Amino acid sequence: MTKRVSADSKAAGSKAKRAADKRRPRTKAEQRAESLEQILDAAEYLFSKHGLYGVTLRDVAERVGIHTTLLHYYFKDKNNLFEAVFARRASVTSGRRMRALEEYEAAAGKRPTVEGALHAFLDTDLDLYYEGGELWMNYASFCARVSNTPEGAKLMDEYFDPVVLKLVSILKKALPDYSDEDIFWGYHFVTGALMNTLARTGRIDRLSGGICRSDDFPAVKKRIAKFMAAGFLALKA
Amino acid sequence: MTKRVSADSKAAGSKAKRAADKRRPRTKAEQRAESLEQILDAAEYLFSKHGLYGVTLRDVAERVGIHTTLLHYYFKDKNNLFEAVFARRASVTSGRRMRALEEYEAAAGKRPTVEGALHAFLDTDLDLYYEGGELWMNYASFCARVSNTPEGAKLMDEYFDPVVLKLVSILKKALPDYSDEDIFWGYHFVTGALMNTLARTGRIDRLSGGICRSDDFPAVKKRIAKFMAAGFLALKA
DNA sequence: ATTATCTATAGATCTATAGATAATGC
DNA sequence: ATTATCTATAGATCTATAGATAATGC
Repeated sequence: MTKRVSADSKAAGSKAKRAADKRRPRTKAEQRAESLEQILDAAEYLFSKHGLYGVTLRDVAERVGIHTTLLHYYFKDKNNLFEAVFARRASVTSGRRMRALEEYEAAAGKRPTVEGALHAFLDTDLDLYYEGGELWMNYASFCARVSNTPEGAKLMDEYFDPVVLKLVSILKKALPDYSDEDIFWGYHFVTGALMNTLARTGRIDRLSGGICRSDDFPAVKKRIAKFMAAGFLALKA
Repeated sequence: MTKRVSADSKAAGSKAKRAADKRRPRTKAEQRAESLEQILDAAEYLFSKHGLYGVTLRDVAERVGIHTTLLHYYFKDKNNLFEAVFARRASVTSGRRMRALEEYEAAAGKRPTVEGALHAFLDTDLDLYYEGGELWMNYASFCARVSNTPEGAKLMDEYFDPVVLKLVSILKKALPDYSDEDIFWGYHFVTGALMNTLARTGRIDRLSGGICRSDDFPAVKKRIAKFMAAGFLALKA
């Protein structure tokens, strides 16, 4: 009886949409792809709000308008579904950031700046979520939530280490007299600020009396790289 | 069958300790206080690792070495226990930081600095956890985990708004020509970095190849206020 | 007498599997 | 013929309550 209050609505609308879809014939490949996507979208949303253990397979199934057993058919079990949600968009964000960093590195030559590297790393990501619409925003929250759990952090290792280490390597070039320790702690602060943004808990909205909005990623983008770059530079001073 | 693998051990040791305790007679008040504390400690640890839904009352009871029903006797239900865990230490950290901020404000007079305010706010907290030992460190992780969930953020509002708004008011004095928006976003970055520290997921350890350690709060304390203060100052430049 | 702790158990879910049915594919 | 979806159900937990027992308190 501690469980959350029923599944977040939308199930009804989704069911209707599904019925409509059924009228036009689809190939099996289409059907499969659609189901996979709908399941992942629903799971992504629910996991982002309530975490792995706060969501039941029934919640997901209801939201999509299908039977629980179909989740097993497509994803074997709950953990597998969870990881599939994580993996689906991870390579997209990872790849985009990696490319942005490489391009910046090439353009900057021997003198990259901290702020330049951070712009490539952070802005690229913020844009992706913000311009990607609701679903990408859900993924952002999902990642933030995953990132500050012990098991979740290992998923981050697995999928995001290469991009982060790329960023670190450019930061080292920009700050040749810095210790690795300073660089890594600086990154730790950066990622904390980023994750707090992606989480969109609504806290900053209430705290600021509405002056700031959790989902105003452009406002964050305008400030975060500059802010963090100055932080890095201050570590040596 | 998705549930985590049994309760994290320690139950055995705890049970033994409890049996030993029983030999020396205790007053009812002592007994009650001890049970309450043991339950809160166990719940705090487990919630910090797995979140509200990732912990069962049975997990908690087993860890303490008592029967599940006793949890209901003392705490009514699971949500109540969760909030009790949050509340127990919240006023301590909140009060300490409030006092530190007020002292700093008084000492600084008309010219407070961003770095001074942040030292009062951040260092006080980091010290409390680090010097408080394992239990306080568990609470730190617990808070970090709570903070980036939608429901959890509301607990943060309830217990921590006054301290945060105090900090904000000093920051405004230190940065009289800044917009509220800049100040609040700056705070948003600061708290993100702090929460990422409190979470102690081990990610920075693995990422840095052991150069940084998640539980090295002194290393964070040495850097975070200076880093963040420079960030604030850069927002206007 | 009052409070702390345990026993027994109701009732509700939850995950996962086996096997049936309905739709597409050659 | 193959793949997508549903029906039926097993087996395991989980939360919460009612009521019994054991320990302290006056």
